[in-house]
Amino acid sequence: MDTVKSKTSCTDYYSQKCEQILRDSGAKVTKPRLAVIKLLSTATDCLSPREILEEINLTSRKKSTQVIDQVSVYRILDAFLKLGLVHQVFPTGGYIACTHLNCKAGLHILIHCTECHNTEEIDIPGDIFSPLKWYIEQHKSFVPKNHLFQIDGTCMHCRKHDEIN
Amino acid sequence: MDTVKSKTSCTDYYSQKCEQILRDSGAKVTKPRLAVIKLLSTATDCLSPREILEEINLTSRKKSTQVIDQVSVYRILDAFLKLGLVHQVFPTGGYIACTHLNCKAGLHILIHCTECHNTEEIDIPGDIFSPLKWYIEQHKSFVPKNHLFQIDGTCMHCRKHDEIN
DNA sequence: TTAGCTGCAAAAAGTTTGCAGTTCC
DNA sequence: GGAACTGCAAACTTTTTGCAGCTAA
Repeated sequence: MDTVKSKTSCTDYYSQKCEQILRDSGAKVTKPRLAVIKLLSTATDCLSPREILEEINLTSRKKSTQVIDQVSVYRILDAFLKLGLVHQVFPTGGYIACTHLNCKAGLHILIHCTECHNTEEIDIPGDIFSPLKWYIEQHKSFVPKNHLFQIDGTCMHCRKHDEIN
Repeated sequence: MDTVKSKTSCTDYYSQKCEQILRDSGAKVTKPRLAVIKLLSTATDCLSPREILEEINLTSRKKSTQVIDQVSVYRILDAFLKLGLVHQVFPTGGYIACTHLNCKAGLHILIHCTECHNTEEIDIPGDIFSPLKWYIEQHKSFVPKNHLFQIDGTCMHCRKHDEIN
């Protein structure tokens, strides 16, 4: 990733990168798609299709602009998924897939507490992944595009809580 | 993992390990639960709740034993999830969570082709993960229990196919 | 201009809830 | 015996499909 200074410009960077990927692939850059990209690039958490719809339409209603349809959200996410723009996770331990902007995922890893379902995204030094990537390319002639590394366990807070009970 | 000789005894090993976790946690070991454990421990792929139901009841009908209910499958998977017995993945790139026996995940990694949705589980030498585990424990005081490492990309077969088009 | 995208309506599939009856410990 | 689990029925939510109209390139 290029060097980015502030949080605001970082968000802009993600949006523009996604827009570029859309254009390069021949897909159209429409208002609903831009709204989804904008939301995902500013979001700190991953979002369910329902949350995406509600967030976008909340903003739209405030600005009196056109709301979007739930069906479009599904279709947009499908398209983004095929382009590798987004990723899906299960932060709640349930059955609903939440979406994550993929270029934000870079060399991140999600740590997910199975007690409180708090999910945190942490940076990992790149050299930890290099051998893994190498291994997969060598042994499987498989070209890695995105990754989803999620570690489930217990966070400090919940361990303390367990000790009391 | 202990040393295991044949494929059959390996499956048995998984089943017994899961059963033990159930007992230790105070949960009851019932027939529907055992059926789910058995299925997951022999399955090569991860399975959706629907697939689990159908597989189990197919076997039950052949043997003229009691079939189980879809609702029970959901409740069993919920319970197993809370105990960390299973994991969930999105092998199809869709919205349906598929379940994976967790003790089988050990030091495996899923490689998932975004073109053909073929998912393969491969072994990775343990020493590639060690630094990662260490890093997380050190920096986050987070105790890893399970992990889900999924790498999306393009398999050799689909790359060849793309070149033709 | 037109291929691709969206919105609307409706159907299909998946998931949850409540409760009575059963099973395991 | 009692707590935990299951099955059944029904409600609820999520996801998909078809089609007509719109829009970015």
